[in-house]
Amino acid sequence: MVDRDRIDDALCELFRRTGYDGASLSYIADATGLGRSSLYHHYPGGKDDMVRAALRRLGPAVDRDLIAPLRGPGSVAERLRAWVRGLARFYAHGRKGCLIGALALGGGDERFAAEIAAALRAVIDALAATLAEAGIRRADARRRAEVAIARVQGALVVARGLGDPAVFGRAVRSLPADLLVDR
Amino acid sequence: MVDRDRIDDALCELFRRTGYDGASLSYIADATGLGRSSLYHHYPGGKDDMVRAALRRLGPAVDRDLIAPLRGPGSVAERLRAWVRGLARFYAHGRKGCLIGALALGGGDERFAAEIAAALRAVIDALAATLAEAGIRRADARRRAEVAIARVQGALVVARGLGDPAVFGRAVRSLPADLLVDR
DNA sequence: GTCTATAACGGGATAGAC
DNA sequence: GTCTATCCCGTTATAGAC
Repeated sequence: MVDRDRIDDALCELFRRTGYDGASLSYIADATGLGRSSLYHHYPGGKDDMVRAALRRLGPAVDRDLIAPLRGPGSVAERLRAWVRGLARFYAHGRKGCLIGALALGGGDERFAAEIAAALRAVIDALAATLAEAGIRRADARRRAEVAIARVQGALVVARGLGDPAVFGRAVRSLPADLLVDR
Repeated sequence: MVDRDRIDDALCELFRRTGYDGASLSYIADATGLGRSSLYHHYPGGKDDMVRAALRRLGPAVDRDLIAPLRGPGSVAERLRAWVRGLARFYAHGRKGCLIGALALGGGDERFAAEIAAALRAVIDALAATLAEAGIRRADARRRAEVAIARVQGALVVARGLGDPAVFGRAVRSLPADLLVDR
């Protein structure tokens, strides 16, 4: 009996690294240790199902690392610092990519558009709500949150592009202060 | 006689939208209006050559929109504002993607790693040099520039992911002020 | 330079035995 | 649940006539 979670973990790793188009069934078979038939036994819908399984599998980690810290106890500033630690954990300090980002840029078709938008909105909304608690007006909080998420996504792009994961840490470390700065 | 520049333009459009893996030769043939044989006549190295042609073709636009404004006359603040206008032009206000970003995230292989890193470094360096002119210490200027480019790249990711190009404008508008803020 | 045709390969997906 | 074998298709790439 196979361990679905471990397979889904492998799928996450792979898709985060290669995106949708970059992950051929050969790579998937290698990464999971499963043969083609086994893959289609577990994921009857094919690659599409595998991506959706990866998205589902990441859900709890997203909640734990990217959402929950924003709601935790403590001051807003403390929560933002905890959130940055969650980011570092989720993205392995810039060494792991973002599945949402990879799917958003990869391939022109709209297969996962709804999931992508929902995931982005979830974290933007959570961050905006936290900023609103600090007395920032709703519209401004939303805008700041949007820009912060862009910064995170872009940090991953630049880190990958330069082959230097440290870019990620430098880009997110000052997020708490930047998000709360007076204007 | 064909107009290479127009073909290269079409390649830029396509690769910026779909990345490397997402652009099949069928799409490329459609986008350029050329048949397979003609494509291989003009780009003997195949898709690889086409991407390199697209990168080359974007060079002047990069210089004009993303580099030159930083060196132009005027105060640093004025130049940064001109740079943001260049960004809006180059990325069509968030409606066009970034070829560098698409190549950085798309596919696991390292085919264009050198070109990607060089392109990112060029714009980061130019921006850092401008910030240094404003009296910001070299290391800090470099860090700010890196984060700013991440913000631009991420804005494109989020804009695409949310299906809302306006994200881009909101993310880059405040860059001049944010880059020069005292710390 | 472009056309038609096709080779050569890898992709996703399935069948059926075990 | 997994294996071997295979199918079918789209893909990249080439050949050769025009």
